[in-house]
Amino acid sequence: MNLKQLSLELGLSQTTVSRALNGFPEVSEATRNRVQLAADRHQYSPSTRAKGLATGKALAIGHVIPVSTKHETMNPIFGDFIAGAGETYSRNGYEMLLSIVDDQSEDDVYRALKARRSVDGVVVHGPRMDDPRIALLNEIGLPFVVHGRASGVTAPYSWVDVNNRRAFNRAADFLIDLGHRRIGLINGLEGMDFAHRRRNGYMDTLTANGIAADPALMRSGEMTEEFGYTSTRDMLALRDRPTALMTSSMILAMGTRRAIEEAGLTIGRDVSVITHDDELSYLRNGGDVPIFTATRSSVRDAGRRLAEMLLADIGNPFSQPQTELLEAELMVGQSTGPAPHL
Amino acid sequence: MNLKQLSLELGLSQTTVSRALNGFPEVSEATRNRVQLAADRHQYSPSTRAKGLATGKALAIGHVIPVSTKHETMNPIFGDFIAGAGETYSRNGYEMLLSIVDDQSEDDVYRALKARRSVDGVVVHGPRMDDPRIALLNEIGLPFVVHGRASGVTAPYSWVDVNNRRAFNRAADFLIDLGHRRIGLINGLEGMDFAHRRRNGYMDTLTANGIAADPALMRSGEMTEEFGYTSTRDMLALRDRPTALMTSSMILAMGTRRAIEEAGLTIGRDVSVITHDDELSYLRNGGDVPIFTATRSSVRDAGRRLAEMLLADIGNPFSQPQTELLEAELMVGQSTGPAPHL
DNA sequence: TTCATATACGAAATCGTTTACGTCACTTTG
DNA sequence: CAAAGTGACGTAAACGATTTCGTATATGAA
Repeated sequence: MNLKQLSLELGLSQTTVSRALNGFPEVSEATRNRVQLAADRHQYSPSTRAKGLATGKALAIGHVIPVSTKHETMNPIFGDFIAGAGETYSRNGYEMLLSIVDDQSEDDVYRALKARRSVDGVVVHGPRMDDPRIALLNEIGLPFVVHGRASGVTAPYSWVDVNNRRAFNRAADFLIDLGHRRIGLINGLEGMDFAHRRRNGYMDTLTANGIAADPALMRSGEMTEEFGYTSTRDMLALRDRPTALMTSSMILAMGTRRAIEEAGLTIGRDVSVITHDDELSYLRNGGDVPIFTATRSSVRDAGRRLAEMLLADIGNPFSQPQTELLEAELMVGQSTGPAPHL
Repeated sequence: MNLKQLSLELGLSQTTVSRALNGFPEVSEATRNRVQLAADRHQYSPSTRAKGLATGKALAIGHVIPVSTKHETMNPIFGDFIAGAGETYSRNGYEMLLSIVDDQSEDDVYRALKARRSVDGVVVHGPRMDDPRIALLNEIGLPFVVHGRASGVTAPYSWVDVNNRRAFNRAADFLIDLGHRRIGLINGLEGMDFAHRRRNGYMDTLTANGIAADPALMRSGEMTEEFGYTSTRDMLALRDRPTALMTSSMILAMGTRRAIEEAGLTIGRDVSVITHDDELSYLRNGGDVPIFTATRSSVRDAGRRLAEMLLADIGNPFSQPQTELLEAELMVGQSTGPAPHL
């Protein structure tokens, strides 16, 4: 069923039917009802393609997901993030377009999305320091919001981010208050902006408390369970081993736990662990009392907010870049305790 | 840059330019080159919306992801699956449309996708037993392939699935060969088709070996780390506790490990564990020697194959339903050993 | 020379919407 | 009572591609 057939059946012009369905004022309430009923009966909904052509809007948002060619690693937070964003989109009649792309040819994908006019805007995932994508998107004039920030980029742009620095400040402070002085950090890949900020938060707090940061206690890599495991194992093998560890994700933390237990140590007593927790739906951090003490911030919620920001931005093309900084909550769980006397 | 502008600049008709770019024979090689060059220079690519309107194809595939309203749980395999499918799509010039939808209003989403003609086909995720979506999609005439199968549905349909039954047969056999008689199963949600098949595989092998299945050793629920933990903890508290456990995912297995270690037992010695492993990129099951003994099958690969099947199906509308059954490999790791003498 | 046949290109219709202008019959107003 | 305004609807031109017919020129055969 298309507009022409529907209007023919109703004995009205396509114009009137279109206006009736889109809520224009120059149509009487009587005919509007008649049209609405007929549309429902035939399950009519306008072709997105035709509508897009006519209006010049795509009614779609693109998500470009970079997959590292080397490691073929897909960011595990991605699913929950788009679950949040997707809610907002469908509530506003937008569709979500996904492009999986190896990090080599990202530029081309953004250009293609623009040239083919298939989206009204994009969200940038996994920003790195000095990320070139921001300049690119500004250049080609495609509205966007970044999930995270890109240190080093001076041009203004819209973003939604967690206050990673403060989160790791607090976590480190919490450990130091418990008497820990040897605190390790197991972080995401060097170059990822969030990892950079978290390290800064960690290091600032250490130095502010007169603790020298030890390179042997700082690791960064792909955030897999195994990386958490090997990093922890290696650190625990040091003669001056850490009494506490901070990790950048629950998955890393699980690897950390494995290594700790394998070493015959007890988590929360011999070694304390604080992790960042994105509240992934399949990795809930326990019930009443969290398993891990954690800096918690829902990535799904971030997706929701980011989508709202982007849609607002598209609606008002003269809008200025918006930003939103989400605070992480420090949840005290069973994985932390006073520093042991070694 | 659009077709009109490009043809104006070249002093050719839109027809000729379009034909040149789409490889039609009735255009001389000389002008084809000229057109191609100009198109590259201006980074022209046809508007997907206009192209779609003109050709009647959407050049897009829809993925409808159900998110349970109760638990807000997003299936963690999803990210890797679409990474695989996405590769195939972009290689063939297709786009991927994502709809996140609560399991209440799934029907409406499929109908809307059809009515708005925004996709040429869809993939069905997370099939349940007697899944009504298959009948629905057949009824509204939207090409589709199911990731998994739906026991109880008699109508033919296309699918790609892992041989879940055989995988769990083998796993159970392996444990029985090691002398285990008390074998627990921690499975996905009752009603999910894969869970049903895995349970069948498990139970058949038990009975074939003269072991009575014990309801106290069979759990099913959302496949979170916590569910793995609580299930294991409860089973280990039984006076006649299991000496081996089979779990349906790596995440469950991590919860299982936590419970085992918390109980002061050693995995692979006191309690053996076999898990199914979807080869998620952020949950690699160790290096040379897997951490967990596992039935392994790459969900990313499944995505790739399913996408190819769907595109082939769309290309040839008279094709018969295709099916592909992937075999899981049994990888022996460190989490299994001979049954202890209790 | 004439007629058929390629070869290379163009004019215009088409896909399904939206939307800038009309238009026509009734009020309302001075 | 004529002019102006308003309410409700229609005509037709976009939007940017593809595709169905043509058409003009060159080539070859009869």
